[in-house]
Amino acid sequence: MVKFSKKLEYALISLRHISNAGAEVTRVRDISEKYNIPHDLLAKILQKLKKENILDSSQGINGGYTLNRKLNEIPLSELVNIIENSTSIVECMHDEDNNCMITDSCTIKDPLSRIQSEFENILKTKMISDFV
Amino acid sequence: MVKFSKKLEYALISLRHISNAGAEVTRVRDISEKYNIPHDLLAKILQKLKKENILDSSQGINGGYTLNRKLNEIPLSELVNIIENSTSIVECMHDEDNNCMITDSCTIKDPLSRIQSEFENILKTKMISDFV
DNA sequence: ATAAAACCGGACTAATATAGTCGTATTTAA
DNA sequence: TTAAATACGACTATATTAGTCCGGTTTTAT
Repeated sequence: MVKFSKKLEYALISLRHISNAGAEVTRVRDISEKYNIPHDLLAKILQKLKKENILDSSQGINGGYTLNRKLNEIPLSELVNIIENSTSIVECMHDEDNNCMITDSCTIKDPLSRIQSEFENILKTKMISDFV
Repeated sequence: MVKFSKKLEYALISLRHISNAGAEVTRVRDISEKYNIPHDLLAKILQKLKKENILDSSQGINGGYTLNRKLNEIPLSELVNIIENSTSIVECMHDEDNNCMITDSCTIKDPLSRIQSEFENILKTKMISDFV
């Protein structure tokens, strides 16, 4: 019904860890070993966060990640959008020709979508710093 | 992230249909055929709603369902609880011995759970009649 | 040069959750 | 007594999520 994915958890854990490390770079392996998170999966998550400029990275033998933005300036909604596949809260009921099955007026989808909006607004008001 | 199941959609569609039928009993087949919903699946949903006293039923050849409660007195949260499997928004990170992996204090789970509560509060304020 | 790190993409498998099916029992009007 | 309905549990199928594996390239301190 409403559930965050493991990936989002991993992202939050990582952001906290990297934030606590301050100027010191954090390797994927550091986080992966400490919290028992699969290395390859985590690596992809951090690469995404880098690409979206939430993290900074340096390559090479002493490379790793540092924070690029303040956690109290990143709304949870942003992280969710980066990490999770967005799907609409409810699909319309279609027949074979893609026509809505509820002939008169669809009074179901709109109100449910409005719930989705309300939920997304909650996520916008929460900053990552509230969680880590 | 936040998504209603098909079952919930089917339940809302059915409640609307049955509500519109008034005192006349509605068979599973009526709804199943009209909206192209799998009969057996729908049957189980309506059985659950019967068990929870949202619907009334009569068996036998002229049997079917009628409404047992007013739709404006049933919060969406109640329907969700009946239909969907409740799962916590986020599981704790455990090691093999079921100890929390985040040693100091878990600052992640609680705030995420609070989001869940806020969401559930939204669902409590919406009545089924708002959707059908 | 080498080793260890990020970086990249895609294909694959495994696990879990959701959706849907099947068989059979019970009820009841005609 | 039959046909059509609800009732119910076990099962299969599909979709989504989680995680793995491969086969690299690029970067950089030592």
